[in-house]
Amino acid sequence: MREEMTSTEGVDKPRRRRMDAGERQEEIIRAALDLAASRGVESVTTQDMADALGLTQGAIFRHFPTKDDIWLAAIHWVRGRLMKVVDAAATKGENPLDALEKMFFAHVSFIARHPAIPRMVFSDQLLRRDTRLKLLIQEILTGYEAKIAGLLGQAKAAGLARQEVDEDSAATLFIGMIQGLVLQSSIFGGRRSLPEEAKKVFPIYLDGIRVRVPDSCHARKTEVKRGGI
Amino acid sequence: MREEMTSTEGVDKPRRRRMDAGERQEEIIRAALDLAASRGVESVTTQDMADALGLTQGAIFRHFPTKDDIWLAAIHWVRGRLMKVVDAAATKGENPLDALEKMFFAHVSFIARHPAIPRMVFSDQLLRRDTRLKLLIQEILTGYEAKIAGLLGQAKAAGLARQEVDEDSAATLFIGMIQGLVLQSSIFGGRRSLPEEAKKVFPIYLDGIRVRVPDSCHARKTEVKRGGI
DNA sequence: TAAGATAGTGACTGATTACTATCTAAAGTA
DNA sequence: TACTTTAGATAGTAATCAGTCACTATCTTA
Repeated sequence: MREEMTSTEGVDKPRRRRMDAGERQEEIIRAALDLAASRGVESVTTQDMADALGLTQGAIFRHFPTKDDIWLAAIHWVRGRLMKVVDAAATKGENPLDALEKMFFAHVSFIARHPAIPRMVFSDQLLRRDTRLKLLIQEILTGYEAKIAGLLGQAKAAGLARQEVDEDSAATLFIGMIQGLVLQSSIFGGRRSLPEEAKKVFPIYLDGIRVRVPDSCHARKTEVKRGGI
Repeated sequence: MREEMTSTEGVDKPRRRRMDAGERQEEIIRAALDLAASRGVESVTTQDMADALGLTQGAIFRHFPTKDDIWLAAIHWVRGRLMKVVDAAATKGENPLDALEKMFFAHVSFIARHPAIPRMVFSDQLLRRDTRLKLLIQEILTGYEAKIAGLLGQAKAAGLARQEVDEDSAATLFIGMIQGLVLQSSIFGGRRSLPEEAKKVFPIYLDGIRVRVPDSCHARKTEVKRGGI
């Protein structure tokens, strides 16, 4: 027996405007991402989305032919934003290795702000159901990896990264590191914050990549905040 | 219109034996894991399990009160096997760092043989639905991390790993690396094999951890197959 | 202001699925 | 062989959910 919440729900009931289809589509994507962020992708129903927007469930299907089309559009939307953030961070780097670091933390903080993203990538039920989603994510990952490998190549050319490092593998590890951190922070919930763990873990990766001169030989080349924790 | 497959199905219909409850439970767990490996956890229904065993769907619930109890039992079963494999690998290491490497590859090949495992860990719908599952996985991860951190501590004491490396972070990265690799191999399917990627990526991690002497100073301390790819 | 376009409604459908009664028959045991 | 136990069969139920469809209300435009 659920009350209809006569007055609480209709804070601005008269505002129930007809919306331009384009705007509504964006709203639906937004709602889907918000819901997925807090409850996981798979548990979000079209009814939930409709409720969040004050629509009926059927109305959702005027704007998207299929529920998976909503997720597809959502991933497209997210890709645009992520790439913008990451590219902006990379150009701020003083050198290729620094750019890589800035990219890493920009990516991590973006994901921390938009928890729906990893939930979509991790949901193999979603990816298995709709090939388009899988292909899109493959495409995103591949492009991203190429970008990282490019920076690593530059770092090697500049004498910052060791020659023996395989760019592609290092790029794979770069992304894998992020995915692993995300997964763990999602499993441990509040007990492990993504940005904090990222801060502790990245230096180890960096030390695996870069040219480094040990104490036993001569003075350190670049003193990169050490023993911070 | 699905045919009843009159004769094909009943290859050994008279053999329809009543089974000991204990055995049947194990069979169900096995079937659940097999199905999850090939089709993803969430899409496995109790009907699927029953079909795989030649039972009716209702019969499943004589052995487990709830579907999630099946997953719980499955994770328990998997934990036992994984820990055995990993511990055995670790004791074969000549030194702590070598043990770490052997653990890594043992873990990776175990997962490659049992693809259901990452699917369960990654399924946040599953973990969100049943707290017991989440807690169990947290417990497994925590224990595993402690084991790795311990080995890293020994490696430091033995002068094999750098003193500045934070054991806990390095352990987090160790596990994160595996999770990231698994995820990518699941997204890229056949195009990227887990063990192959693992082989390429681990050396980078190792170089982030261990004491290393550059060419410019004196001869390499330990030549660990370099430039293999 | 009349007409056409379309965002949104409301009620429905069909498929799926975890779980549950009630009955049947196969095993162990006296 | 009679009796008890219990694995499994049969046949449900209630809930959930994506997608449909005929209709209504609102907006735009001629």
